[in-house]
Parts: sequence; structure tokens; C-alpha cells
Amino acid sequence: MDKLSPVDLSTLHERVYSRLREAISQGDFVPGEVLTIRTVAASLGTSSMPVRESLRRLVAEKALVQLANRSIAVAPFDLALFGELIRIRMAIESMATRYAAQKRTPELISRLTELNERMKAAVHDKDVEALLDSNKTFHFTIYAAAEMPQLFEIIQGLWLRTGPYLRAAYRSVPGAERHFLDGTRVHARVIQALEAGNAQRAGANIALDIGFTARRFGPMIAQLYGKPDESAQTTVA
Amino acid sequence: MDKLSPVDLSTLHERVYSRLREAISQGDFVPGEVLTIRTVAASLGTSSMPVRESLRRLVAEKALVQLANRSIAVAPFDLALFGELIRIRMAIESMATRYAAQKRTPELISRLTELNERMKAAVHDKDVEALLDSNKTFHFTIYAAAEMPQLFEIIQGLWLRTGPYLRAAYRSVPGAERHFLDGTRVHARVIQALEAGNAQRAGANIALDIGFTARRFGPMIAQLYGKPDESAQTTVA
DNA sequence: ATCTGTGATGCGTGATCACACATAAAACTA
DNA sequence: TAGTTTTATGTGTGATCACGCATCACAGAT
Repeated sequence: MDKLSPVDLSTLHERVYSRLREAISQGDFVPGEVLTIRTVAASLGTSSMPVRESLRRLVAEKALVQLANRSIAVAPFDLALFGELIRIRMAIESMATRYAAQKRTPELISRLTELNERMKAAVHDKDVEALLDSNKTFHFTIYAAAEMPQLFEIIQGLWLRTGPYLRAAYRSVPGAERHFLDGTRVHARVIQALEAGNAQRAGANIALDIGFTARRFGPMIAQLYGKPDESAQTTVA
Repeated sequence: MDKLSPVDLSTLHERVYSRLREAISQGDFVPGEVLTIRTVAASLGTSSMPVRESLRRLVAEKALVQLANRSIAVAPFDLALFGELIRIRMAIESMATRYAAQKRTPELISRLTELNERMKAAVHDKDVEALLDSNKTFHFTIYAAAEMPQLFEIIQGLWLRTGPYLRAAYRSVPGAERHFLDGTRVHARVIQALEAGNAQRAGANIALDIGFTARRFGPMIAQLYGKPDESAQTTVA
């Protein structure tokens, strides 16, 4: 009687959480959009209880923010905050890369080169979604190799907060693929440094990768999703 | 008509959250202890609803863990995890210190020297509680000076997870004050480096401070709170 | 024309309940 | 007596409801 595959025994609020997290991560919501419990519950076909807990968890992870009204909204874009997060990401992700360099294996190198090839192909095909996915996978493959689960989760939290903006920018900037052609070159240098066991150079290039894309798309994001006053300033200036 | 001070408009689950967080941070619970919703609710005089949300938030912040049974417990001590958190703390907090060095002011230097004097006095008085508080305040005064709120909150999260163990160790190790005599000396070097604007040296000394205390008390914690198998291994070895 | 009180509506918050599952004590069988 | 089944207790989960607060539109007053 072992014909039965194991049933999904996750709780409802876990599934709701995953769905919401995925949606936020992919930039499906516009920054600042208010999420009401009842509405989300209705559209997901559940009661409000699981939605409440999911929203509160996402607020704790700072993917969502709680307004003074006590309503919950997608984190609005803030250029200063974005800049700080990028600086933190540069420091933390290059640290993870340095650790990964110490634990490198031939398998890691070959997997990374393969992922970078896939990314080049996505650039050629102008397939934005595949591009973003291969880029993300490339980075997280390195961070996983560091074998520091806590650090890995911190990085995941940071991607959850910066990812949506970058995805939105990529999608709306015409010819954004060109930028990633340079990205694959930086990735190649990362692979090279990892293979040589040069932790410093590998980490520096990861930081370069992050900082470069942020500088390239940051102002674009501010224009897309900036607060009224910010965009007003931009328009005036 | 400005005689009226603003009333407290926090929600119940926020207050419950604060209470629990404070209790965890001070090591009032023993690692691994199971917290049942109904029990906590009863002892706090509320219904289960605010407790549920607080517990879930603390799980999201990894101060508590969710067991396979779905019950929620205080995070048990795990030496490998503790070691990783310390390594992360060394990297991140020294980074924050380097940023603080760039934004140093005379007021910061004088406040830090004052805090360090208070810490010396606590060592002399063998006042463990005052010792821990002045130490924590010293560190966070530096991190606040970096003016990177997101980084500050990440560090707070890391202290929430390593703090309880260290506090417990300090309290149970006889003559733990002696260790902090060395701590004040390291702190003095941090102040010196900050005053001189030597970001690298300031950061390195903060890392030294963290790593040193962790190495000093880590094994002690393992013996106090380690899992049965771990402590058995320790006893055998 | 501007400001202010009033009502309606929608939402978050917290209490309560029914249910399912886990654990362990108790009863039963071999 | 040892192993197995049954029962009982307790706990998390999710649904539902009552309440209070925030927001907005509208009407009346200044």
C-alpha cells in the first residue's frame, strides 16, 4: 500500500506566505500598493486567518510595511534605503563569495560556467525572465557553496527587498539585455577568481556586479516608482 | 492645549511581542523550552490571538523555532550555528564600525569613553547586569553612528539570537567580570582608532572583541545548554 | 470659500469556537 | 510481562464574529 505519494502537509498560511512572497519577489505588486486582508483572502479563496499571519510575517521580514493606519502595503521605493541595501548587499555577498572561494570544488566551477552560458543565451534570445532567473541562480549557487545557512538566509532577505525593484526596472528599460552582456563578463571573472582560489578578487567582482547594476538601474527605478515628491524633484531638476 | 501627552496607541500583539522579545533577549527562557500559545496567553492575561501573532513574528526573526510538531520553542543551542552567527557578526559589525569611523564626531568619542568608564565601574562593582547593558550600549552607539538603519536592524537581529546564550554564560561563569576587563581595553583601542579616523583598525578591534568573548564563553554555553548528545560528547572527550 | 461636525463604510484587531493532529497514559491482548 | 491498541488530554490551525478606529463624503456653520 505504498502507491500513495506523500500528501502536502504544509499549513495554509505557509502556502499563502509562499505565494505572496513569490508575487512580491517578482514585482507583481506596485510599490506602495495596499494589501487588505479580506481582499487577499478572497482572491486566494481562504479565510482571513492565514492571510493575516502571512502578512505579519512578511512585515517582519520587511518585504511589506505597516502604515500608521495599521494597513499593510508593499514597501514603497525609497532611493536612500535602496542605496543602503545595495551597499549592504555588496559587503555581505562579497563576504559570502570569499567563503565560497575557500570551499570551491570542480563541480561548482562547472555549474557556474554552465549557468553563465545559459545567461548569455538568454541575453541573445532577449528572454528577460530567463535572464533574471539565471542571474539569480548564478549568485545563489555561489552563496550556497559558502555553506553558511544563516548568511544565506540573510542574503535571501536582502534580495527579497531589492529584487522587485530591479526586476521592474529590467522589464521596463528597453534594451536592458545589453547591460547583462557586461554582467556575464563580470561573472566570468568571478568564476576565474574562484577557480584560482583568489577569494579577494572573486568577492570584489561580485560587489562590482551588484554595484554596477544598481547604479545602472537605480535612477530608472526612482523615476518609475519614486514617491511623488521625489519624482517631482527629478522632473524639476 | 498642548498639555496632553500622546496616548499609547500600540496594539496588544505589539506589546506582547516586546515583552517576549525582551524576555528572550535576557535569557529568561531556557533554550529548547516550548512556548504554548494558551499558556503564554494566560500568563500575560490576553487571549491567544495576540500571542499567536507575536510568536509567529519571533519565529520569522528566528528568535524562536517551529518544531515539526508545529509547536514553537525557544531556539535550542547549536554550537555550529552559534559559530556561524559569530563569524557573521564579526564581519557585519566591523563593517558598521568602519562606516561609523567615517561619520565620527567629537560627541560620539566622548559618549563612547563615558560608556567605557561606566563599564569599568561595573566590572569593579561586579554588577553583571550593568556590565552587560553598558557593553551592549557601547556597541550599538557605534553602530547607530554609522547611520545605516537597515544595517542596524540586521545587527539587532543577530544580537537577539546570540545575546541570550552569552548572557546566560556570563551569569553562570564565576569571575566573568575579569574577562570584561580585557574587553574595556579592546574598547579603548576601538575608541582610539575611531578618534584617529582609522576605520580598518576600529573595525578589526570590534571583530576582535566579538570573537574573543565568543571563544571565551562558547564552550561554556555548549556545556550549559548543549543538546544531550553534544554535552555527552563533551563529557566523554 | 474655508472649516468643522456627522454619518457611512471598510478595515484591522482581538475573542471565541470547532476541528485535526500529536502525545502519552491506560487498557487490552498474546 | 511485553507489546499493541485504545482513550484522553492538550495544542496548533483556521473560521467566524463583534468591536473600534480610520477614512471619506457631505452638509451645515463661520
